[in-house]
Amino acid sequence: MIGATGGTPENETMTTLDQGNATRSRILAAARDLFAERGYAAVSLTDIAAAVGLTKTAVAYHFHPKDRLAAEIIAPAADDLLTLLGTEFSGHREFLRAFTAFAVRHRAVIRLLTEDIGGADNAPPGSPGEAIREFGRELFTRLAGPDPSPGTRVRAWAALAAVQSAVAKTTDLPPEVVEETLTAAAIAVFES
Amino acid sequence: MIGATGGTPENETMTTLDQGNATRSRILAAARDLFAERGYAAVSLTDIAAAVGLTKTAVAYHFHPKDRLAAEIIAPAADDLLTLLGTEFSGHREFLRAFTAFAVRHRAVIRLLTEDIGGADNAPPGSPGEAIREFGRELFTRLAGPDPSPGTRVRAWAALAAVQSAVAKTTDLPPEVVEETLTAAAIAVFES
DNA sequence: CCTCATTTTGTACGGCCGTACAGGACGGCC
DNA sequence: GGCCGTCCTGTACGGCCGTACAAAATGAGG
Repeated sequence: MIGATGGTPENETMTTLDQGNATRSRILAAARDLFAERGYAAVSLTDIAAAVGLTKTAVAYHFHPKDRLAAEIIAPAADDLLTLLGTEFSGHREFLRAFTAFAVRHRAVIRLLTEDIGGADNAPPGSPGEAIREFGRELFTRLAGPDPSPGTRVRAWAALAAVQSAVAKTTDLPPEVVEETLTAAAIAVFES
Repeated sequence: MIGATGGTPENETMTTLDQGNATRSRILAAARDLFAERGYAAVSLTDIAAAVGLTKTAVAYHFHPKDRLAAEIIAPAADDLLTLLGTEFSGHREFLRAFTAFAVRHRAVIRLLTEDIGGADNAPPGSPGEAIREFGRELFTRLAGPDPSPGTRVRAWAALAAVQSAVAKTTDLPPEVVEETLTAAAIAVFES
């Protein structure tokens, strides 16, 4: 291309093993945005590469299997979600409060977690990512309980979808406003 | 394959121009289910063909461009949605009532309409399908109005997503129950 | 019976995907 | 200065997609 430069030009004190690579972060950020916008499967390495001004092989160099990209983007949110699922709550209000807080905190990647993905398996066994499958279903069971009535089923799906989708569509608003509004909305749905 | 048979074996009185072809309907039904489950782009002609016991070329014969499949599946729902968007309502309650009724009526294909698709353009000009783009955005504007406040934005997205998603996840429940429950839920969200 | 339209198959093509591999540019370090 | 690791490029491969085309199977109607 034009200005192909090797090494680590940005930071003079970067050691050899430095993982804080700048382009790595840029790739991650671009990929995160593209995934959130179009979904995981609809974004190719070429798309990501074009967004950061590289070739697709350069992107592949940093994230050897493509799954790594998704895994690395999702990791912190997935950890958070796992702890959420492992916590006991006194009632559905507390659960919805916690879920909304989680959703707002990770609103940039929540779509990947709950829908989408569905094809990024084989994460390095041991790291989080193995259990990332049908997270939506688990959240539903957690909220609706076992053997829910038809009405409860509908309301549970509605509450979860409301939070999840609204959070993704309002990333430009301050998190506090979204969290407060959505917590009330989710509770209102489930108790309607 | 095994029992490859030509002609129209099912109905003895089918004329040559009969469009009520049985395999055509089977393909449509299978495609509708697969699309609803995995999304439009994630389903290949081979998948659909396997679901009905044919080869992909046989499917391609009936729906020359692949877009035709999506277009034909979506058409009635799209018409309904267009009339909904063209109707005046006395308030947000009436609008949400109408939207919920619409969503329940077409719950098998609603996912394709509001999300997904995004790539099936070039429908034969004149037929519905040209304007099928960003339908979700239009619904939002209709509910939230122009220049909505942050809170209204959040609640509008939440209400729409609640209806849309809950409807898709409860296709096994009787429509009346879903519609009644969801109408109340959607109004509760927007007024919370 | 023979012909014809319809349906299905098999094969083949170009395009894009993710990946593998070899080579080149650059800076750090001895 | 020479080596080495890191970063990026170019090229190439196999795989799956949607599509095009020729040919075979089948039933309807003269």
